[in-house]
Amino acid sequence: MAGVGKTRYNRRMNGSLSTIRDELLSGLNEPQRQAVSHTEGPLLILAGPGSGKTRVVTRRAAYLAATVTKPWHILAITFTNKAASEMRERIESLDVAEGMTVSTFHALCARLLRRYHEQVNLPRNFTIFDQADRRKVVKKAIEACDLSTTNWSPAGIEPVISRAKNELLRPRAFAETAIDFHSKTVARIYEQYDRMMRQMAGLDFDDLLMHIALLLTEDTEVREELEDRFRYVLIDEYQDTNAAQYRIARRLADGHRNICATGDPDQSIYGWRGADISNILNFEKDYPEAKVVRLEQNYRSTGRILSAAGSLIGCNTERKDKRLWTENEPGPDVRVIECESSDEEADRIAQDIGKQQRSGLKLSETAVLYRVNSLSRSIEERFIREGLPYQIARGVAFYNRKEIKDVLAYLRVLVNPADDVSLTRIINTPPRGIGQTTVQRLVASAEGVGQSLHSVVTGGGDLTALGRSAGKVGEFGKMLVQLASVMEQPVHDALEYVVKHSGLRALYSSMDDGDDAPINNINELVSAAVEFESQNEGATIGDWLEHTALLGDVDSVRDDSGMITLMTLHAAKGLEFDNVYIIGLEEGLIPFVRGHEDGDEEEERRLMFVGMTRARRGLVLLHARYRMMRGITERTIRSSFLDELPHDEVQWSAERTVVSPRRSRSVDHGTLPDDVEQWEVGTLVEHERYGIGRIMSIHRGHRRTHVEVMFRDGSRHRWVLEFAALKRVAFEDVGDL
DNA sequence: AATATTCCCGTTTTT
DNA sequence: CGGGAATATT
Repeated sequence: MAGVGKTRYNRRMNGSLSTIRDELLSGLNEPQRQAVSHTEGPLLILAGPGSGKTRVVTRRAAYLAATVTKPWHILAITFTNKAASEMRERIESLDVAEGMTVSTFHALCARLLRRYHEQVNLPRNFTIFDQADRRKVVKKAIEACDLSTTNWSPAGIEPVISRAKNELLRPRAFAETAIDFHSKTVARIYEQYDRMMRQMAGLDFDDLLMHIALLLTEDTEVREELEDRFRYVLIDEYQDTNAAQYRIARRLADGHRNICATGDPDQSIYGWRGADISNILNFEKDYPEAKVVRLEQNYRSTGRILSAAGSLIGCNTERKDKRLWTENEPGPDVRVIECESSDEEADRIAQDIGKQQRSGLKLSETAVLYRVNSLSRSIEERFIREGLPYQIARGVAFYNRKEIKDVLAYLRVLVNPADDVSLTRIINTPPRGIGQTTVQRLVASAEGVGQSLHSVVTGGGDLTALGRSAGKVGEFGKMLVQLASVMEQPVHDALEYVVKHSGLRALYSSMDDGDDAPINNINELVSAAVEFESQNEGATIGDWLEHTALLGDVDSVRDDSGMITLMTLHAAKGLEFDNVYIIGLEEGLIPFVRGHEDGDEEEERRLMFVGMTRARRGLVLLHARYRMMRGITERTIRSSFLDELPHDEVQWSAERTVVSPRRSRSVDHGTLPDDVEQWEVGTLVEHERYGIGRIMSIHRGHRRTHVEVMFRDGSRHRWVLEFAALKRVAFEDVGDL
């Protein structure tokens, strides 16, 4: 929560009100001005990319605070923490509205649930379970229902439960909607999952939203309290709200109707996770008295970038027509580059950056965007080789590392002893001789008495049934009790103490000292805690855990880093760069399709639109003729989206460049047998270990050939042919089969 | 109980 | 291809 500091507000109030007003309205175009000066009643700001939305929103917040209300009555909700802190900074720099609440939906809900935990029947010290934790609990729930986790895969059930929660269906309500066998079974699992999560005082991301949405619906007292606290509500990126978020927004504004939604239907890219574009399309139906402002002048991009992006998005059929325009210069052509492979793609980008660097390109103003994270690999390799500094938007990945999760699991158990998932994780980490049979017995005994594992381990109860492990479990319990003594200390001290006395420091210090050695990451974690404390005075361990749980990938990108930024198209929403490279413009990738059913092509087009409009001056789109996906190199088809660009404003380059000379590829080639063309399904081969076998399938890629061989003993093996120790044998050499 | 090995799976985007 | 889980080994 943003601290309510001593306001510069008062000082500013000395200036006359009309002066402040004039200042806040200065330098704005007409629609922007209208949006800023609209105070009472619903307001919809339809803001195209680069149309100065953030500027309008921050000015308007300041305007509200200066004219009709106090900053603490203003609530602004964003999608990422990064957007929230940027907005907070920009508002505060206007010197008028310090003390506003600026938060993400999830962080806001978490905070409210701490306050209203009793109303939703939760302990105050609940902890937030990330997707991995949730996966584990879902799996346990499936097992507890006596179902096989192969027939009912956790990965398959999880999204169903998630969707139910987004639709605000508690287990019972969901069960009522279940009519067929499959959904009835899922309902049972959901119910079981819910029971287990409650027992562990755990909330998943969807719970945060669902509980607040339902609380606001069902508890009039709470709703009125919040309506009075938050008299002006602003929801950013409204086109990406899901049903739960929509409900929250509506309920918060029920009384006063001072709701301002900003967004752009053309940038709705989260349909797959339940976002409902009709929330923004129906805003005027929900609030018939709403004022609607359209921001269509673009201040960000060159004319050519804008017309290319506009031409693309114009191909969407389900769309409110909207025309973006700019007074900016046309700028250089948008470029499309055809490459041979992902390596060449990376090569071209590196070359291009190198060339432009000489004419003053700033690395921190350069981004490489892609549809799926796995595409970053070849770019990274290339940048490392070239010594080009880069950062990847992957904040979450850090917190997913084993050693980090281990440390956090200790803290989580201290904050919330009921958290069996975390306790199971740490009970034998570092190894202390408590194996899985012992853990199973502990679980059974905990279930027997309806207690948490923690209370069984620390309760001083009878552990003799565990045999020789009893002592070790007892010691572990004592250690937990001892660690709990640090709870009141500053977060980083507590953290250091826990790392040391849990034995994790010793465990990880002994490991190899590479660049990302576990111990370095742990140290980095401590630094992160120090930084968090410096920004949030008096923060508790619980606060910090909440913060880490709600971090997103984008939150890790720094603006002033002097590094190229690599990230997914999704993560790039809301950001801008001088130069943008988008890679992998190939059918199946952009637009993305998985399996056989078609994806949502219009949403894919919007995603591409978002990516293109991130660029201010330079936009380069690349595709490779061959690309390796999950181990197999395949011929690609270039994206149909490229055909939707205006031909005369795009520079097409199909020239083949020689891959740069110092990169000899012969090393990775392996030794290809001369007659490899003659190897085919049915060819007999010999392997020194498995003997004689027959090729069952062969897959010829661009520079790798994959074979699957079945041997006489019935075993089947797959190899990359170039690296496999296979010899071709003639039929007559084999003898009798 | 700890470690080494194989196998098998899924293949998007994220708060 | 790559990670995690099941399985084999010591």
